[in-house]
Amino acid sequence: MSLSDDVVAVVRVVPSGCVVSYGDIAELLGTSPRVIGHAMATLEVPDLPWWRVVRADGGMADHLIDSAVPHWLEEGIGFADGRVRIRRHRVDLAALADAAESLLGPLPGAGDHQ
DNA sequence: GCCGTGACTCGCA
DNA sequence: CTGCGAGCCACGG
Repeated sequence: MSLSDDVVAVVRVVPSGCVVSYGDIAELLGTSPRVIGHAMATLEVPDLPWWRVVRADGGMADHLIDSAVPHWLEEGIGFADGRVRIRRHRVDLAALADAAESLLGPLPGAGDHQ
């Protein structure tokens, strides 16, 4: 198990038609956004809905937009000018944390205070 | 064990 | 709105 595996688990619990930012996932896992990016770039997970993970501004790496757009259309995720309307489709962070905790156990950045 | 890389983020001009 | 710079951390070589 690696942090990357946790990233996969979190991405998997993002509902269809919703998106989440790298920073959000990073916060749930108690790490930095770069780690999420590195994990996503490195891991090979065929069934991973990676297009639901976007940058904080709703944009995404240029070489991926072309592949992501069809998925956004398929899931009804609104976007314009290569950027999804993240403000509209961003999944609730608390709900995401709750779902992730069910699979991974207590998360560093989740409801567990202290 | 050090170094570079990466699908990032934020602040400032 | 755009662009630049620095911070950030895990992983492979």
